[in-house]
Amino acid sequence: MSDWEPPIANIAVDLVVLTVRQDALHLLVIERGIEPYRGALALPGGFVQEDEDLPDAARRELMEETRIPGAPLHLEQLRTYAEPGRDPRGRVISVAYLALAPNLPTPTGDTDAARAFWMPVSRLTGATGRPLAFDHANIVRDGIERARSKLEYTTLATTFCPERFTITELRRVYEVVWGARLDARNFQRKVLSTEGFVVPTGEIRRGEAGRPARLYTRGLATNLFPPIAR
Amino acid sequence: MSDWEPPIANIAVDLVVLTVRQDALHLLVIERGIEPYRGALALPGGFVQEDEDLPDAARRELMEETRIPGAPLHLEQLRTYAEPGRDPRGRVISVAYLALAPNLPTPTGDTDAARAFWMPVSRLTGATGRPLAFDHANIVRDGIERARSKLEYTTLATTFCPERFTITELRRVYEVVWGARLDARNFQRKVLSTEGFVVPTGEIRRGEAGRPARLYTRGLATNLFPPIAR
DNA sequence: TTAATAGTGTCTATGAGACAGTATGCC
DNA sequence: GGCATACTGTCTCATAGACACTATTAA
Repeated sequence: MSDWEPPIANIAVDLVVLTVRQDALHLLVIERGIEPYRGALALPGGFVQEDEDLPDAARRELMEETRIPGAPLHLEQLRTYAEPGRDPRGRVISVAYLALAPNLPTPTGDTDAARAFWMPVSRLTGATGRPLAFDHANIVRDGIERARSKLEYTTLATTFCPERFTITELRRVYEVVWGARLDARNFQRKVLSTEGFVVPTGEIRRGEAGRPARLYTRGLATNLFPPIAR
Repeated sequence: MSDWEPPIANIAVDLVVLTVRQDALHLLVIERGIEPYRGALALPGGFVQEDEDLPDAARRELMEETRIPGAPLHLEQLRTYAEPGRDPRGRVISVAYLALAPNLPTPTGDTDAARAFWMPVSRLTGATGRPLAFDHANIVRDGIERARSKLEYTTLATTFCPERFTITELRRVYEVVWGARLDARNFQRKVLSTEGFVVPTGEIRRGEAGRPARLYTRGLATNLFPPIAR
């Protein structure tokens, strides 16, 4: 390691916040109110403050820009994006975080800098979608891919669910995130035979059409072995 | 994203370079020749230069500090470490990279700043090991864990092997990295039945005791499905 | 001939995937 | 009763894991 030199870059955090609502995978985006990319869609995020740790900065930016009560259930570091030229203002190194949350209310964050809302990812990846600012499209792609693969071998799917959920709701999470159909019977067997994936509450959800469903909570297990095939 | 502010931190890259030699997993370390942590062991790395991309910085530092001819076969971003206080000189954000290499010659890098050499990881993790500078012990732990899990579901083990290798050599890589015995017969069957993992060269290695072994090269496959259980 | 390593074959238990039927609510 | 959804059960095929034998060299 060479001698001490003056800092060359700003440090930012950007968040890929995913949720499942209305049977579709949604991403939390902001509409930028300032230059550069004014009016474009972007990920929530911002510069890290002095003596501020990165997860703290991520949570702070999320609160400031979205005003969503209650932190997301899962927050993990995704990757760092540092290509020179990725920000027209100068060199910015962005540490991206991936957050998974249950179906939260529509954010009310509406500062002068940004307006936040949920956007179906299908309207971002397709050709008809609005482009994202900076290199955020790459970050989103990486975040979604991380989420998809983590559903295979971890119990993270439950973080998309409310406190109490049915097996069918859990399966819908998989189907929506993966964009594929799963056999309800095999899925049921797999989930219930995996120790610590879900815990029965004894409660029953009634009121909807069809046979009432048992309600479960998240179990203590974090890893799935064997994994669930995509 | 808020308004532009002055940079608050330096950007560094640090490398976890792993190899298998003498039937043991080895880490490339440097002995620091300058303060702080002068005389302590540390990971190769250094500050990122203006307009320099991170992978380029990683390769440059590796060359400068180790003078090992030929780049490592695999280089991937590991994680970013940014906790305030991790460097006594001031705030430094370090983007760690994981590199896997075949059994390379002992590095000749011996600048005034650092002296580089291979160290068995068993002498770093145990209680008898020399401590590493900064938070590099955490980085090494994360790097080794990444390597271990990637052997399960990717063909990365071949990057620890020379250009031509035997199935037994490949199995040794798994055994050394995982610290566990594998059944030679089941391993053979698994590797050869996975399309594109290894490609037979038709050559035979003779001269050693026992029946001569067939030589293989890396195949085109990158992922293993189903994975190899640890 | 013996030692040492390379490679092949067989059996079994487990689990994924495909599929049919039963249970229990609301209308 | 009819419909919709929840849940249980069965069969088959693939494969991981355990284990024994044969093949081919050097000393």
